Amino acid sequence: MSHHHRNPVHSLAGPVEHCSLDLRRKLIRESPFFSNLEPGQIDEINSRFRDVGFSANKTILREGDNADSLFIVATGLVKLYSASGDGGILLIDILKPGEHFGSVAGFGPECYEETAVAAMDCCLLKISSENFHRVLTMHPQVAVRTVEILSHRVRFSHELMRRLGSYSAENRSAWLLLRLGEKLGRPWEGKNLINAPVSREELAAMIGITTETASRIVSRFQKKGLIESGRGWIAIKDPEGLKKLTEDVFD
Amino acid sequence: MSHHHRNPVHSLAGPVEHCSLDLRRKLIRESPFFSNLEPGQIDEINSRFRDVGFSANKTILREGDNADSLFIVATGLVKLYSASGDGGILLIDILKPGEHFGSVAGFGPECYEETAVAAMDCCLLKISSENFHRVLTMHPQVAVRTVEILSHRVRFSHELMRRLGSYSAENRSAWLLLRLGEKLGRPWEGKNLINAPVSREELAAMIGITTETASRIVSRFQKKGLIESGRGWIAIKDPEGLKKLTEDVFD
DNA sequence: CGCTGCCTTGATCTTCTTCAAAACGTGTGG
DNA sequence: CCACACGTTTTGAAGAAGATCAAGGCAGCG
Repeated sequence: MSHHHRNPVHSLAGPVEHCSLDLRRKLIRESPFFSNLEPGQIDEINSRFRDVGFSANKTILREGDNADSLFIVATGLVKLYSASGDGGILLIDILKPGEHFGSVAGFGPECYEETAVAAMDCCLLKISSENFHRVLTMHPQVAVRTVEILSHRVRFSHELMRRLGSYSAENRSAWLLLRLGEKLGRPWEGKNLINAPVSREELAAMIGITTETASRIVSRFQKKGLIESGRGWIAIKDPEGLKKLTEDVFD
Repeated sequence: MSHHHRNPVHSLAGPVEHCSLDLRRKLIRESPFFSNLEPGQIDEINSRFRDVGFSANKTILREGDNADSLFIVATGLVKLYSASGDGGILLIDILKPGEHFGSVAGFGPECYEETAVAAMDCCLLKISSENFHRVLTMHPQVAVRTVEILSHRVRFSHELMRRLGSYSAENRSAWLLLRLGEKLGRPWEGKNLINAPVSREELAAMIGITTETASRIVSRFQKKGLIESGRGWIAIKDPEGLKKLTEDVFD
């Protein structure tokens, strides 16, 4: 209302093009897939990756493309969509450094079933399915970690599915904002800024509502003092208040 | 309308209590987790499983319980729910022999995040998390297969999420019936019978609608000659017709 | 300054839920 | 074998939540 902020979202991206060898090694070492490995193993795995850069809004892979690679986000953010041609679009997730997308298992002729778009300039680590398969076979620890990672993703999917199926738009919105805040949040003027470019439309696409409804709900939350927001950004002021909204099924 | 059928759903369950050693070996050999292993390996893995029986409608594990085991369905059917206390319930899936539930990865103090209920008398193979972890480490092939299985489950979840978020009740219903038909179907009088006890209420809980809406939609489908159904059962007469409904977003 | 693309807001309309009650099927015990 | 009682299914009418349609406002940018 009173004084408006400029968009406070910072770019997390490094330079698009270069992932120095040291940076790559550090990324791989810290990636959830490869934690607790010997330096030698890290090097061996590192040699199987290539790094690739994408500038903001470029499509990295498209649903239906031949699925032959696994990607790990190194710097920047990637938006993962489930589209399916016929109109229904869902923004599944916004991936941050360390998270993966693409084909984790695929042998034989499979297709990507999601579309990935660079939400800002990013650097990605790319490994072919065959090479990843070799890594899994050679390093049982990595396989076990991969199983864990996927297992968490399944659990998260179930949670979202339940919300999509059973809860009100307001409830889902509050839940989504909290989740984005936890995942992408950065302290900012005493609030928790969701440090990613998120339009009302994208917000809507993450929880199956329309842009207009998303806008109305964001306005309402802002009026209640739960959040603060502008064009393309949202910061969370009162997480407790939001949490209460995610629990009230009845209202 | 004219002539009503008795419920034609057959029980798939063997005797609740006994999974003979031979049966167990066969089940493990044919389970997607352990395909293409040597007989010796099968025996080694088999020795790590226990078999347990549950009679119809018994709760096998509850959300929030200590997650220490992985289960594979041997005979019968298991319903997997995501409930979460506060009212929103989603029936995630109906599992048939060969499918798994429970904790696939869990080390440390984790909890089940789903509830599993025996949909009919069933026999399950149970393995502790530690033992499964050992199996994964000792048999890289199993780890790779596990990664694939989970990866497919993630994909399926994304599909359901998109439908829950974007499509009409009718569209989702048609999609669900086709899916259940493919998964649990058995030829019957020239139709494809969904060979599982599925009430209108459960149908509704799988796609986030109310019992009443599910009932209305089932009636409509029946009137259109797409399906045939009675209390607790549904058979698909015209899959092509249903498929068309899952594609029309606009109508 | 004015353009373009997000965001907001309002009015209307559709879909689905909710509440209520009746009809039906199925298993039970007489 | 019949009658009854229970849980499921069906159907109706009213209501609410959200989608849709249509303008208008505001921010950022050339």
